Amino acid sequence: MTSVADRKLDVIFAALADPTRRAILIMLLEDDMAVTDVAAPFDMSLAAISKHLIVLADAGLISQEKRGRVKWCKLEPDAMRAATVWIQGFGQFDPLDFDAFERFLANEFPQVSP
Amino acid sequence: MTSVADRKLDVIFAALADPTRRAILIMLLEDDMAVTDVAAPFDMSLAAISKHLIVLADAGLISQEKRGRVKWCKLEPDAMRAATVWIQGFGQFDPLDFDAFERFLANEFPQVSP
DNA sequence: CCGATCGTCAACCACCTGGTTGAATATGCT
DNA sequence: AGCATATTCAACCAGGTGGTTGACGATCGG
Repeated sequence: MTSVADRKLDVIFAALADPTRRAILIMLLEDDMAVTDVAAPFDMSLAAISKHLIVLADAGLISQEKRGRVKWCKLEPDAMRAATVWIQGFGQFDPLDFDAFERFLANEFPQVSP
Repeated sequence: MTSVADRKLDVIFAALADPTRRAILIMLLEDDMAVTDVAAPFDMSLAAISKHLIVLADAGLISQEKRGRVKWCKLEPDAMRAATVWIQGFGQFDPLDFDAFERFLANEFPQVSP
């Protein structure tokens, strides 16, 4: 009884549930990148980053196109839209309320000061 | 050097990456529910649902309050708001508060920030 | 007090995840 | 051709996840 959309959301949310992968997505906001360049800032093997990129591609969050030796990674925002649509189905809050987010962090972790 | 916001998003997205847990959240939109009632529609043991509810509570997506024998589960939309804000930070939907977004990115992944 | 109900705990299982290393493949450069 | 670069593959490992079952403690109703 689990729908196709369900399974798609599974992999999208699972892909987003890792800080390394979220950081990669943020990096790709800037521009398309080769795998090696994606891996550069991380204290982690290239193979590990390669696997993270496959997870992101399987979720549809990025696409990968090989040109010559270099595999270029490109952000694909449509997949994220599916997640947003699901979350907004709750419809109980303003879609982009940064103040609310700040309050959320402050209330949740009052002991942590930057 | 993963930030607090990072780890919070980890558990929120991981909690959302399961169809049973997303279904539970949708059920809780309607009203607060006891654990047994949450479990009723699922073809799964009560213990399994109990564990799912703990995952949701650890993510802050629900709260649980025990009154007598019955443990009541209540939706907590603030945690979901954090996920929404992160996703919409990609700016494909609404105009952004760029100042807040930069602060958010710096907090999200300090070591790759410019 | 007794028996039913609510929910968790503990042990166990199969499978998945995120990481490593070293070898392999494919392409580009000179 | 020969070497360097880009990326993946394969095997492995530790720990996490999602499920089960059975026993257990707590609480309610009669």
